[in-house]
Amino acid sequence: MNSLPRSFYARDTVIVAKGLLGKKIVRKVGNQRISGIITETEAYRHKDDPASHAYRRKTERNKAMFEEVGRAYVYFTYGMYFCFNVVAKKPKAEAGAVLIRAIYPEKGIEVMKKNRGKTEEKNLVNGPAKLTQALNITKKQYGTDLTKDSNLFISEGLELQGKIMVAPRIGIKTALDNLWNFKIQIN
DNA sequence: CTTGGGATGGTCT
DNA sequence: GACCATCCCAAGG
Repeated sequence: MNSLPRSFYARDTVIVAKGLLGKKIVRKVGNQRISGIITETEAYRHKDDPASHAYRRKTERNKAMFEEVGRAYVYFTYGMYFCFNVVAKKPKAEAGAVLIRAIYPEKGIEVMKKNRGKTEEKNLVNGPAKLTQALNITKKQYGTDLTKDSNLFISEGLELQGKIMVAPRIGIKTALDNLWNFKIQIN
């Protein structure tokens, strides 16, 4: 399965957030292969988006959001969790990224359970920090090029069927009128 | 099923 | 020193 090209990510962050729904995340650790279909995303932009990490300025933490599209922006939060984003922005924008909030597990479900330390399938990868645990994504993956077939990349997945559900982004207090949380239902 | 509080530490002011 | 783009568990309906 081919990885998505760089040009896929060189569009407005909100468009890419919707576009990533149904795409496939592939993760290889040792000889294990884990994959899942993206089912929930959020767009975070730049100066027009007070909720974004990139709102104020480029820092050591958020610098990936200002750099090459199609790479991973991973951040550490709440003292114990990582969240996984894909850098995406139109060429004229300075910064932007799409937070991957949930996936539908496909391959390597047993490995995911082991990585999570939980076995309940319903709660395996239905949250941004849950899926990074399941896929063993940490700060080590900061800046990983997701357009190259490596240990972590994104490829074509499913044809979308059904509607994209739209909502305010989760866990933020500002810019609640930007409906930049996108979700699909699988089965 | 829903709700509330605790865990836990990097990052920014 | 406050704030988190979160998760989990225990308690209540």
